Amino acid sequence: MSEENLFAVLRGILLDELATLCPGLAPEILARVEVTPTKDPAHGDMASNAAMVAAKPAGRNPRELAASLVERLGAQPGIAKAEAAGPGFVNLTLSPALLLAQLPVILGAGEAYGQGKARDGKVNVEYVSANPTGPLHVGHCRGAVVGDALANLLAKAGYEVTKEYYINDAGAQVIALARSVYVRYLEALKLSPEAYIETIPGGVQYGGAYLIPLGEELARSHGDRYAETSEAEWLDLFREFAVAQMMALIREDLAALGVRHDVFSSEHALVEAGGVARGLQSLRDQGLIYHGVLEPPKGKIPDDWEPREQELFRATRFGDDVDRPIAKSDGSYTYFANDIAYHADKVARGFDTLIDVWGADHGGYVKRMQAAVKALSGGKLDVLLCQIVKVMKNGAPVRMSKRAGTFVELRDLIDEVGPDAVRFLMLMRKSDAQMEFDLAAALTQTRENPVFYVQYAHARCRSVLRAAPPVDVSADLHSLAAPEEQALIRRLITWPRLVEQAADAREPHRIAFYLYELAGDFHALWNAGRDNAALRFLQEDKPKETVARVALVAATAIVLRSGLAVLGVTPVEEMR
RNA sequence: GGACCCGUAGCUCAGCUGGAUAGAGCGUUGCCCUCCGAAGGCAAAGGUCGCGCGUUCGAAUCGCGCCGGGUCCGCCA
Repeated sequence: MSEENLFAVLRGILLDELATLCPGLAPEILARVEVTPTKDPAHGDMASNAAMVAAKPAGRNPRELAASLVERLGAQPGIAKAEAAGPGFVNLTLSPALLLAQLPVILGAGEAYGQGKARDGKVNVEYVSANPTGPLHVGHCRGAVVGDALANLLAKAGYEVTKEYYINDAGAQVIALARSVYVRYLEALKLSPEAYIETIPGGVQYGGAYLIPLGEELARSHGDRYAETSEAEWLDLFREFAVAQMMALIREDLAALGVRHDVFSSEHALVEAGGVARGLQSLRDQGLIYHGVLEPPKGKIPDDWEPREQELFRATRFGDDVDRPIAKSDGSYTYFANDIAYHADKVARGFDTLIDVWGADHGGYVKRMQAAVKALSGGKLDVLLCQIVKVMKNGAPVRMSKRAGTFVELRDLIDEVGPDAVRFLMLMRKSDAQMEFDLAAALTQTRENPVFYVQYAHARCRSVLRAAPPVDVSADLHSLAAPEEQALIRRLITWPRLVEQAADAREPHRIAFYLYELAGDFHALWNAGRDNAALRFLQEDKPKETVARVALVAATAIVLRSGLAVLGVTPVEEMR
């Protein structure tokens, strides 16, 4: 694959010149040299900080070094103009030919444009991982979308990515689920569940109607065989059945959102296979597990606090604030112990980069898990915390009350605004910032709705292309000189760089913002054609200009599709 | 009491890992369109980047201390 990232190309050229001017610069210094798009067209197409970064170590004045670089760069074939500016920036204006030559590159690559070269390392992105105790609710939505888009983004950037869902099917909650299903089973048999409910510690935990069909199904297949028996007789059966049914339900919800995981890992299976002891062994071998008593939390002390000896993981050695318990007082493992084992399992499966997408309520859990992964493999765990989403309607918060029946389930949200809007709008915010999701705004068909705006841009491209002569990759493009056309081309060529940067930063929201800006550039060109008929794409009497513009429109459609694919949003052919 | 996240225009939010005059949408104001490429278009006003020190050629961005909002804090997962 030829280098699609023009910024990387120019950076290479610049580094060569810099090496000639200042031999022997340390790699750390060179690594800090950037070539970035300019904000102000007066600064040319690209700008570099090279002179400012290298000046000090090279013992030179930044402005003077910039001037030397400019002198050499100005002679390069693809560079029309090089200028030193400000405190020592090197501003580059590319030759029109080099800029235009990127359009055939885009057309040739198609949607693969921006695809990074294969990178070393297998990445595992774990997201959603909701307890299998009921349908997904809106609280799960953001993590689902962010995780899915991040995984797509990393794949686009060249990583080998696995999308994974961790099924928490081993703890007290799925036992509570089984008991709740048993109540529905008794009801299905027309038996009174009251006496049984009395015996459930904490009562019926999951009272939702979605468990009724499960009770009916069990009554159908097993009759009253378990009606009078002890819990030990039916608990495993009911639990397994319920978990399987709930996972089917969850998968349907995910499918409605366009989310598809490659791997579903069961905590229960891991525990059954003795994975926990195995996972902890490496920590034991390193002497990182010991029996000890934790200090009480400073300040507010829980009412029932008393010093207690526990089996602890030495998390403090890896940056955590306190050591963390891996066993409860009854000797059974904590959730943390299971999670250590699960992450050890991911490491054992050959993943060298682990990424977890969690809700903000798990923020306090990040350090200990990162500490565990560091201890297990020396590798790094990245955690994306997704902050709360407030659902709004016309400026007022939508009450999420189960009793009122409003917007509890993810399905409600998807049914109201559609999967494309849900996905795109969830990605219009940094994941670690709280956000408001406005249902009314999600449905408007104006610029204020980014989904609409971007899809509309694509639809407009397609509508032009349907009426246009076939795209010609070798078209003469010199007529593409209007400011709006140039701005669009400049935006298009930043796509490969953006993919790389967004992936490195683990920030899929940057893709959404880029698409919004790209759509803005395209709409601006479209609008310019309204005032000035000479700028319209299809010119009956000017075949040469028409062919050039068709190439530009086709390239725009390609990049829009390429970006929408990362977000998992449909590139519609026309607006309806 | 402590940990983590956030604080940028009236509102909702970006700001490319420290760069040049801090941006977008909505809202506001003004003009244009109503013979169609208008589910509009152009333009303007609007900011002590929560506050204060510090690091440096240079800080919205990094460090420390406050203030405000959120999440969480040993046998829940």
